[in-house]
Amino acid sequence: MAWLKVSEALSAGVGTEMTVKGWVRTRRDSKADGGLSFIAVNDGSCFDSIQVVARASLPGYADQIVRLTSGCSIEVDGTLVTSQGKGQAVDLVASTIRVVGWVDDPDTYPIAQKKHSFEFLREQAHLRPRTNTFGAVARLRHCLSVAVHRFFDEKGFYYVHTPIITGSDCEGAGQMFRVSTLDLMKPPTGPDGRVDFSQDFFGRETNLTVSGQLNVETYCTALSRVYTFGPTFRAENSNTPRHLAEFWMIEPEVAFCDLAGDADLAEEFLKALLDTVLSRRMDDMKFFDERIEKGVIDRLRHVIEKPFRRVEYTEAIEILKRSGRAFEFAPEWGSDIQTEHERYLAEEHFKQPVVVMNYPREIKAFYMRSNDDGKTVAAMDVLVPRIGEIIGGSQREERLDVLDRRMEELGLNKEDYWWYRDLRRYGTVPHAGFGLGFERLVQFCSGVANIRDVIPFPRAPKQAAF
RNA sequence: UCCUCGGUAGCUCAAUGGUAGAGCAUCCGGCUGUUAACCGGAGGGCUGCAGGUUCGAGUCCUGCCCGGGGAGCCA
Repeated sequence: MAWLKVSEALSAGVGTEMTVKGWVRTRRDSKADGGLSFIAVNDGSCFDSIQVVARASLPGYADQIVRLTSGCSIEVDGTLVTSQGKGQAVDLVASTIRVVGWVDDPDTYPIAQKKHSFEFLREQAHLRPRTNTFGAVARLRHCLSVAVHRFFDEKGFYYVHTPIITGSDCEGAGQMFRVSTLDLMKPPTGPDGRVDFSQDFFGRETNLTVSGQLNVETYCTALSRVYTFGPTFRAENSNTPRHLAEFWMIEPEVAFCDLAGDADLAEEFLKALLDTVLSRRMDDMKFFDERIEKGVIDRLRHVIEKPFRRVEYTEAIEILKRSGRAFEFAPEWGSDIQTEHERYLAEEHFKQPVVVMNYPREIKAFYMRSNDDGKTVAAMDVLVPRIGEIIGGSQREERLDVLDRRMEELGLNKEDYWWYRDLRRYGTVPHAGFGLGFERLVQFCSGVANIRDVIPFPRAPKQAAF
């Protein structure tokens, strides 16, 4: 008898004999027809479970089947029939049920068939994938991951594995996690009394990466179109529903590309991902739409169909000033666009994703390309409803003299960036790229409010269990 | 890190400073081609931790720990 996934079983023809293997979601008993039990079995292959009908005449019915509880693992041999009940099209009428793994004390099984809070399930991260919500999130993550690679592959991008451990502090994007094998209790020190990292594993200070961008730029200036997709670490003490200490980031980098081309790519990319989700994971999307965020499917369709709005930063500030809204932080040219501003632009003013371009240079990173006005840099943020900033990108400064001046202004040590500067010395080329926070994308697609619930094992301040 | 709200049964939550409760879950029984099932019963508590005020603290005060929401930082 063929072993079928539940997703295959549900669409097999009536009369098909099969074996299904999975975990019991619910069991309901009836005394009708001489006694029978209905067992919802889920194997994660799709959102739906299959309803197994177990008659009292089955071997082991009284001492095994009626003792099945949520979480037990079983194998079922049976025949697919048209369901006599209302909730499903087909049933699997069992000829044999083998109990593979019992739940040894059902009273202690945390995933009861009831509503659980996200906060509680976060403390049961090893068992929460057995719930509807986290099963759906897991399949959505997979679907999006595959879509990322497929999109780039079809457009001639190469996937570059940039390092997780970085050999310098020259990334500058906030607090980093140190990587060291030194004895914390008595680290070696130099003559100046400071820790002597030359005796550390790598012979220098090392940290976990905060961005693959600088590294991927090297391959960009050889392979033209590249991207990274890997774990990223920020040691900031951020306590929000949008931040993690460990998250996954997608960073494409394109040679011979300016900011407008960068924004074009970001828009096409986002739309292609959403389109893939709607065409391949409608079962999970329907669940999100019903139970997590009403209207999320329409929201995604809306994003796919309409062109993104593009506004200059300067124009965005004017819009915010003219809005008449009493913002907590008054919008002002030269200041960053606050979260409340982002949400006003994306949710109320434009009611769609908006790309804000050309920010004041003072509030942006050193590697962003200076514009001719002397005041702004070629940076862009893609703002979406609910999430705010989902993509941040820029055209990179490819002119060595301009880059050097900028680094001097910011007090950065040129020696630390010697290989980055080399890219500008040897065949420099205009190029641009962006970073997309993968978990924010999953949030945007699912409507899940807290970023800690769209990654299997969230790492955040005071949170690294599992 | 700042502001704010919270922490009571396995879960979700009640409880004027005066005997700690309900629903769900679990277990037992009943009923039913069931499906958020329904009806009846049972078990289940160091009220986050440590102090303090009081005849008496889940409730008031102080400190700490943890969580939610908002902000900053950002993706």
